[in-house]
Amino acid sequence: MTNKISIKDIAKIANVSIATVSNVINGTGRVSAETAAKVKKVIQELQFVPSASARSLKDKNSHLIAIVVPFIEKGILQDNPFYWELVRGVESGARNHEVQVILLGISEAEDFSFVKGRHLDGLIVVGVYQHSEAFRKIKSIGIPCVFLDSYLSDSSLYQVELDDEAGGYLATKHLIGLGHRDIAVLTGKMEQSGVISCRYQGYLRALREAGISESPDYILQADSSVHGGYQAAQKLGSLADRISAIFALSDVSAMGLIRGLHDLGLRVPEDISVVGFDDIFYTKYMIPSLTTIQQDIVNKGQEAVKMLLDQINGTQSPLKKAVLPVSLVVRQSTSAPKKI
Amino acid sequence: MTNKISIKDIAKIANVSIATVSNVINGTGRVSAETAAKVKKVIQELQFVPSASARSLKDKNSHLIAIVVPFIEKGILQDNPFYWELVRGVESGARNHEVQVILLGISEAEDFSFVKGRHLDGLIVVGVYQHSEAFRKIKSIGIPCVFLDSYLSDSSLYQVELDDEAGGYLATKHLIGLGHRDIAVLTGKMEQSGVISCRYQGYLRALREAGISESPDYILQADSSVHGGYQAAQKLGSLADRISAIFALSDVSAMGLIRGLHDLGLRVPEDISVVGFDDIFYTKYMIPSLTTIQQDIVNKGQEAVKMLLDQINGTQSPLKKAVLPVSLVVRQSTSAPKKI
DNA sequence: CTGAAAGCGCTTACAG
DNA sequence: CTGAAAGCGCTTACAG
Repeated sequence: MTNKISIKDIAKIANVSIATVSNVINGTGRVSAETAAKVKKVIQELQFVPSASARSLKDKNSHLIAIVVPFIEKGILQDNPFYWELVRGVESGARNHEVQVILLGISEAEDFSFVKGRHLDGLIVVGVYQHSEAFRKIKSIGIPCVFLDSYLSDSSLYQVELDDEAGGYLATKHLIGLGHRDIAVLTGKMEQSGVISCRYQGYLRALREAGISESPDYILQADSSVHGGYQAAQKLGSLADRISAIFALSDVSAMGLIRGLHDLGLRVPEDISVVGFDDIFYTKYMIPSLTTIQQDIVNKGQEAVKMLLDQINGTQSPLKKAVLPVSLVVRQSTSAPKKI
Repeated sequence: MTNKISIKDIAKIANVSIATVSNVINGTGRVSAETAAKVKKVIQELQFVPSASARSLKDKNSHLIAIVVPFIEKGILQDNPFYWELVRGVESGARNHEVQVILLGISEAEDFSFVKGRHLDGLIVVGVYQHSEAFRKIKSIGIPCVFLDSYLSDSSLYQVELDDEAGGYLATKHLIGLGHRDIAVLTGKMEQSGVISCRYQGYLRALREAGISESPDYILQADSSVHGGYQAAQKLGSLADRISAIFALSDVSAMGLIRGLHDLGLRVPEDISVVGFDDIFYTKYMIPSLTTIQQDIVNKGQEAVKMLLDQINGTQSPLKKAVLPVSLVVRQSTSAPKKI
């Protein structure tokens, strides 16, 4: 019913060989303008679209890439809207190059066999860890990859990341500049993620620079999620009296944190200042609006596609690593600490 | 480098024909346990994965579906996290059936040629309108489709939607029950979307039931986005004094609206109550937390995949339309109106 | 139970 | 400039 027509039908109707039809479609070989026009007309009339599977069977490339995103838990992708912005960027980048994007959530058990089976042209991999099983498997597939936010030490890998350290530094310096000295940091699982630990390093650098010594008990650890942020507030306990600011290493956790503080009767920023990280879509409209480190997530996705396609097409530039900039956006969730 | 090995190599090593290898892989035909074991062993050792393109070339099905989402504007998908939740649902539903999901953003200019080219097994289409060009084109492709939130009148189409009317009714009734009588409604573009207009119908029904007559000037129209909601508040003008509650037909617009009201010096819920719709991930943590109409978005995506796969595999049940339930979640953004 | 062969729809040398 | 033919990696009748 759908795609019954093939290159053969076109050839028959246009009175040429299938080779010629193929040449016309691909602009390859030498075809007279006249023949080309004739063939194109027939293609147009029959609304013929070449079979991607037949092509891919010959070419060995599929014009298909996948964006690989880690699962938060059994079979369900993270609910952080950050991923959606990234995916939007990838989609828009790919569509300009006639490449389609498969969305793939993975667990550690993923075997990636379908990547081979489908002859995927390449992979955009979000947030894998150096020592993870997933990373090992992905590398062993041997197809073009771009790693996002992954901080892999192997410099032969293509990577797109953010200047997370600078972001951590800027956020902390902002708080210090306002007069804060007792600044807690709300992190995700540190060991697992280069992103988190780089932001944390930036935090430490700002502290050092200001001559403030770090306190291990100022580290709050929780899931990078709204709920995680909320729980962190609940577990604050007596720490609440000793700190005047919290740097949350992601906006989603800052969002939950602020609500948690609110439920504790603590006002932001009057009692405690909060800085986030990412500048996701809603931060500007929160009450109070969130001071945060801004990154262009959509652009990050687009950049990753570009790098991947350059790699696939062999038009790659020598640089294998793109580090995207961050900036501080000051809003209402931060202010000078109360005088005590 | 990657997938050089084929069924032929397996056949050679296992000392059988390629037909036998194929039969072993697919569990078709009759193969002795012994041969099967031998072949399986070789497949295992060589980590052989059959070529999806070769299969699809024969079968005419690709085990590939697409989720089709409208663009908000030139080449960029909507930033509403609602879509992310939907996509997550679709991904998880598909992965259980060894089907991969392509993400496709479309504009009215989309020609869907790649759907034919790739032999997609089916499409999950989100939010198209009865009279749109996109809908016409999609129908003409002639492949299995499930339409989400589309309110298409053609009853031969498979559709998954929400009981939007009931949601609108519940939300409004809740406000009326609190004592509100002057209830504005914040809508998206009415004519374009069945979803919006059904929610609005529910609003009207609740008003009628309570003997409250509708006022045309209580309709606030804005983009279904955070920014749209914010703008709506800015344009409120003198209306602010005449109403005591606003029913926003989406959470994102409610989120912007509340911020907008805040900037106007209006408190929620003390001065104006606000109800949202969708119950997206953050509503519970907002300050004030948002009273809203809850739907299970992830489940909606899963439901759509299930219906699509049933249709593709011919195991479809007679019902072509699934209407998912809604419920009211009362939180802090609504209260009784002030006595005047 | 097993294999030889045709064919899915393309592309790509290779002749002419 | 154009066409005949091989081959990509599978599946599927059809023999045996």
